[in-house]
Amino acid sequence: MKKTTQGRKKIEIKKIENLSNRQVTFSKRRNGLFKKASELCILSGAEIAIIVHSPGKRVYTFGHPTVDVVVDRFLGGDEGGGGEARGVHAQLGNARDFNRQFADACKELEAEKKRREVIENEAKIVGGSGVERWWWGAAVEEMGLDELEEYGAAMEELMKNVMMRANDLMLLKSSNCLPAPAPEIEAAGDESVLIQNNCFDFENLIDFPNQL
Amino acid sequence: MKKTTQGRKKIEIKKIENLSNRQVTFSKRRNGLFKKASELCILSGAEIAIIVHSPGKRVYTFGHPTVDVVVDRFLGGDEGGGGEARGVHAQLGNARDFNRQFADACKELEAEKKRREVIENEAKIVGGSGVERWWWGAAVEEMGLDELEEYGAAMEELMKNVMMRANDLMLLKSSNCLPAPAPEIEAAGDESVLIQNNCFDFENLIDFPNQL
DNA sequence: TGCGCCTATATATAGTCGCA
DNA sequence: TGCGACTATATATAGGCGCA
Repeated sequence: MKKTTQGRKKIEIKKIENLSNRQVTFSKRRNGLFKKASELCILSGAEIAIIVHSPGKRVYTFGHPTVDVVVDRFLGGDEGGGGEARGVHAQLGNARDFNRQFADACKELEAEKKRREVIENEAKIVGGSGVERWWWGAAVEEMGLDELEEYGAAMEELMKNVMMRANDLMLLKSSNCLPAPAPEIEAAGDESVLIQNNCFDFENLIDFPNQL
Repeated sequence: MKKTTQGRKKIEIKKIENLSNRQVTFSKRRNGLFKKASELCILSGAEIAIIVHSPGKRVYTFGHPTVDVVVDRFLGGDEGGGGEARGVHAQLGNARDFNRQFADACKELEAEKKRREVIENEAKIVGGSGVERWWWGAAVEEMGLDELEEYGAAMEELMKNVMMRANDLMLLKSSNCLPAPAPEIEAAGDESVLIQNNCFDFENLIDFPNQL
């Protein structure tokens, strides 16, 4: 044989139609991903948990120190993790988003201060018509649950728009990678990595949800 | 300038002692990992959930379709206490804990909020040049990344306030644990979550170079 | 067939530098 | 200071091939 191998070739980040290739790629990349996660884990000392549901029904998990520990912590339970959850670590089901914000609070704070100053300086005058309170930091403190609910709902809507817009820009920026769906995965600790499942169910693999 | 950069250098897969480097590496690799995960996800159509607790206090999560979905499935439906581990309501149900964390870590934010209140009193209405266009009706679609960034930051700020207010109210009534549905603070809905995931940190996402 | 090995690229990224 | 950009490598991996 000669040089039949032309080496790695570029592929589009789109769902691989060929089942066989898809399986191989999945396997290879999964391993690669786990390895990287493992490295990240070791290098930074982060705690990571990964749960992968193959298109079939196989479940692959990785965790450092343990999937359960990380997940529990994420869910708000701090057991097993050891150490006071005091603070940002404890997670509530959907707290991930808030948590992120929470974590970014410091930075946000600065930004906020800036904004406030700006407002203080340049927004001395009142528009007059309908605006009676700052849209942000509006009189939230004076609202009742009802008002808050309404407020929150509207905010949710707006946030959604903002996110979508951001996503669009994001895609524009890197139309090459990160097509749309979720980026994710991380593997876990080196020796700590727990491979609970190493078998791939090729039978079921066939019916991939064509969500991508 | 010459070749000051000798390019990538090999590093040992050991915990990086230097805090700064560690953070940078963490960030970089995290992104890389997410990208790879994204690709794997797209290529194979697998469902993945990742939870990362950084050495610091942050929590990064990724999920396709959603972290909750994958985790729940992993847990065999539900867990984390009483099942509903996701959703705002459940979260508010644990308002006490959440509030504790929040209040604890957001002292500064509290202070800021206070200051803002003061300003609020001084100038009830915001006039100014570009302020009103910031409220929800804002033309998000027409914003650039810069504007979006500001907007997003403000949004988060507001959300925090709402959250805190909600928690406070919940606590006040906690004696009876009123089922009062708090504001749908969950700014990032399911799809939104996806988007967030794709975009990583909002701030990071948003402040892109002016290449766009 | 599924897997592991091999090779020639496609990517990821460790250091550095410059900017907000 | 932290972040994003840049560059020169270190890695990851798409195909191929051979073995079980």
